[in-house]
Amino acid sequence: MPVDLQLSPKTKRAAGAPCCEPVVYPDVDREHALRMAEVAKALGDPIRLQLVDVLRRHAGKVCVCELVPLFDISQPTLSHHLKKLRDAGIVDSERQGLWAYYYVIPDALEELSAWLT
Amino acid sequence: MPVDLQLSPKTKRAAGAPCCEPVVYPDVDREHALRMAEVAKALGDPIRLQLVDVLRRHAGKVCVCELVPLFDISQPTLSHHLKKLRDAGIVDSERQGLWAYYYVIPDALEELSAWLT
DNA sequence: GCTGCAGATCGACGGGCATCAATCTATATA
DNA sequence: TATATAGATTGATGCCCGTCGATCTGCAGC
Repeated sequence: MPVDLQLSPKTKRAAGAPCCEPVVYPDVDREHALRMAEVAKALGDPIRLQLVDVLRRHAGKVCVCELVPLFDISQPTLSHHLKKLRDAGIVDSERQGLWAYYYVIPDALEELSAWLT
Repeated sequence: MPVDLQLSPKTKRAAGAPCCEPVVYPDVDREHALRMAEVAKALGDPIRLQLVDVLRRHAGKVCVCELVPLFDISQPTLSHHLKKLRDAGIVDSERQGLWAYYYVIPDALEELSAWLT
């Protein structure tokens, strides 16, 4: 780094330096940050992350009745997690008679994935 | 998908089918899910996400005094967010006299990034 | 030693989250 | 029409989160 970190605070401030490094700025604007943080937040629960994992690796749409026995939580709680994922725009569902089929929306994770890479 | 979704519930159950599809299971075990969810949760706030963005694109270590003016939050709140990121194992810090320099831990985001891809 | 500064910690407040049992809604079977 | 079932919704509970002002902790300069 160009600026000598050994200089004392007073000396650097007297020299016109803001404090330490030249200038730093965020590349991701607030809107993108909000959107990606929303997705990350939805994935910030181990059960929801595993849910997305199951749905992603399963090509088609998966019935809720198959998801319930996979996790050690009640059916209302699972329904709550699925709603969280739906609200975040990660998954969507389809009714088929009594059953509900969930699937991951294509490219829903792409923005976050691209930023992380 | 192999199973006909048009079959009635009773018919399918009578045929021995659990309900809809063969069998579905999670590929990510609970431990990996816990770890990745912890990272995702830490990124689940727009300010923290932008913080990581700044630190990541800045090769060296960035002084806190440069981060404060970038966001419209108080200094204690910023310090709180940095602690959250540190607790999640995403960033680390280094003291240099009065200043604290933060940086992203190499490969801290790799597991989540790889899973998302 | 005293003063000033950068950054971390504390305490409080308002709001959101994960979870459950109980209930409701809509569909299928009889 | 009446009954049974899958899944969503509701209400309650206990906990965590983001935010702030105030305070504390070290380091630097005098």
